[in-house]
Amino acid sequence: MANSQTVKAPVRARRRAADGLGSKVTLDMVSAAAGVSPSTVSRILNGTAVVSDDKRKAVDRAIADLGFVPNPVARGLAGGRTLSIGVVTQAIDSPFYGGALRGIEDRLSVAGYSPLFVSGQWSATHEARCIDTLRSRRVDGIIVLTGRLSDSALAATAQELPVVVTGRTLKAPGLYALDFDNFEGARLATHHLLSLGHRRIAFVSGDLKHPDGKERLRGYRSALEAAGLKYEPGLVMPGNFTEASGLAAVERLIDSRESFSAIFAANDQMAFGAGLGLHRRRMRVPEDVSLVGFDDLAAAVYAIPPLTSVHHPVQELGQLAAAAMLQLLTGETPTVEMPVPRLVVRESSREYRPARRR
Amino acid sequence: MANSQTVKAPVRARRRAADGLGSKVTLDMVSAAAGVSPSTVSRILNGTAVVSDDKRKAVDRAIADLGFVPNPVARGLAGGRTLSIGVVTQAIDSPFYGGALRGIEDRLSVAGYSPLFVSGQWSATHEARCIDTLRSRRVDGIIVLTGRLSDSALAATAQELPVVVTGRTLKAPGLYALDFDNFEGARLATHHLLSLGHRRIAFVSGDLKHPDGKERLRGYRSALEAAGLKYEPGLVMPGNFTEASGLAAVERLIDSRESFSAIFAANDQMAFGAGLGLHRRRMRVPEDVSLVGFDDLAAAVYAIPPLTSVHHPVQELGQLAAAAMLQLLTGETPTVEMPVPRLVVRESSREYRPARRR
DNA sequence: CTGAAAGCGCTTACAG
DNA sequence: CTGAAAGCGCTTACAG
Repeated sequence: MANSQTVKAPVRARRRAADGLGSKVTLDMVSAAAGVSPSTVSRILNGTAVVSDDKRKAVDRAIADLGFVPNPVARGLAGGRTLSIGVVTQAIDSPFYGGALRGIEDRLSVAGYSPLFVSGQWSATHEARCIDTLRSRRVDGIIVLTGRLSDSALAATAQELPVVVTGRTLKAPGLYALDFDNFEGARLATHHLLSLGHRRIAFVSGDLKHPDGKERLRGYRSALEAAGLKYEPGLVMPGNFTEASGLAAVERLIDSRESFSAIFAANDQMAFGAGLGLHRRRMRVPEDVSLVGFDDLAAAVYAIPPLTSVHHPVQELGQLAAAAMLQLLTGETPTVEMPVPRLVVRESSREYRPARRR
Repeated sequence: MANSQTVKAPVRARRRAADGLGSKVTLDMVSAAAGVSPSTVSRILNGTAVVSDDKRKAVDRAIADLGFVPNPVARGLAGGRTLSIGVVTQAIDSPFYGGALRGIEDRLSVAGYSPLFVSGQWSATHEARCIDTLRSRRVDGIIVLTGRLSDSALAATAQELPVVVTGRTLKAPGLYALDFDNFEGARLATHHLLSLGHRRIAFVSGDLKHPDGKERLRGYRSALEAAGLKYEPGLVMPGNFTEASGLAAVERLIDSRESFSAIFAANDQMAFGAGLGLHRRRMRVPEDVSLVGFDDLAAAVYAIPPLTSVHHPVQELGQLAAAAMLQLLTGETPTVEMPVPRLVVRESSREYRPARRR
């Protein structure tokens, strides 16, 4: 584990900036310039005690004059906080999580915190290692975006430092869970197709071991039942949230000769794959088949045709997760909550018309 | 600038892990257990001096027994290195840069380094601030992905710490530039269309203030000239690398009543927008118009129809940039180089056939 | 090859 | 309200 790097002696001969641009100005220099003790400077910096007005002014001036910026590394060592928050995501290049990372970065940076992103690669083992890395870097808290880690593992790390987790419901001390109503989203999407007159609606499911996958399937079933239709397993094709699985699912569906006039895919990536599958089999969207996705990725707007999808506010999710973390850090109980799902209707879904082809 | 956060007293009462799982084991404890001085442990950890075999063994055992993992924060303060590398990207949620971030993370992590990502938001001012943040966090080096920063600004920071920059050619001490042959890529794409018999090839350009944008235009022109065709400004529509600009460009193109049988877009995102534009105007790809993109994003494979594109190995770019940084850090002169461009032919381009429609 | 000591730049009880 | 002092966990000249 503790692999000693093979990196040779670092280049340290580098010229030390002679400019006054910060970096090398220390708190001691500030305290000297202001004629107060380092403790006082520190207290002003951290708002950690009341300080007389004249000293405060002197310090503020000295800080401005010298262009002092506190060294987070030293702060981390001395104070136990690093002003950095670990973020474990599945893949940093995921079109879905990307937006969340963006939201986290935005919210955190205004509070003076920096995110430290690590990729869990969809594996619990990997995620556990990520958490070790983050802890060794002494992050002040950890945000886990829909991890594979068990609830108990999460609760355990929440005993050490604040944890915010998205994509699941879970209560534990020091931990805040932020969940999106996947059930309702899927219900909305299915209901939309039903209200357009579709009766045979295929469902390309996500990974059913994944809570999002399960909930979205449940939403689909619920809408069907509410409309008095029975659930037909033959119309449900399992996928794993990737484009490739969406494509494969549609091919299996068509090969099964099951009749259908609409497809609801449990996420946009699978919907894109499904769209290609239909295109390859010469079925037009929406003329022959209506198609609805879930997540409303940026790419949905430019799909051909533009994809009807359940809007999942990922960027906002990121911001809220960061906000919750900030609250946890100050000892407050987070109050943030996810917005409710809404459907964005575009051009991939339309009224049911009896097929002109089988 | 140095905004004192309004964060109140942090929760520090948190239970300190009583488990043996590392985190709280210090180098001193290791040295005590192994019966050597802390200096010796440090030297073994850093390979910074030759140590007798028996001491080394004792220390290795103690490290393993105690599950010691060095605290990077302390290392950062004491040694001046933090084992973290700053990465300034434009947008962490960009489909293009995402892959590069992934590559950087992969390569860095095997060397024990962590990336610290910050988003430059396509603005030089913002990027400058990012660099300040990174330096205040004492990163050991900075990787800049195609920034807006001037060459001289980059060269200046390279005097302070190692810099690797992608997407431009530039020589300066302490700096390594890694560039992709955008000219050749664009030439390849255009040549592909020419070899299919297309003669009137429209070009949706990227931002022409951006080096990539300029080079890709140059490649397009060069291929045209090599084929004995003259460059027609009326066939060139400016875009800015976004889907929306690709869509708008195609609409302007069609409205201009200029005839064309193929479109080459300077990146995939614009090609996607262009594809939608054609679809809206009832022009089919590739039956009526051939379409070629640049970058070969993951999404190109699932576009409708799958998009012919110049492959830009972004993930590899990230890995190479990280590798170069690692070399710089050890005082070596980086030797890595980008692979040459190659075209991936899919279904959006085909032989020219005289139009059946205007 | 190996220690003792000083120091990296802050923060935080502890005493006023 | 404010200092002096110790300490966070390491690294690195400085002397053997």
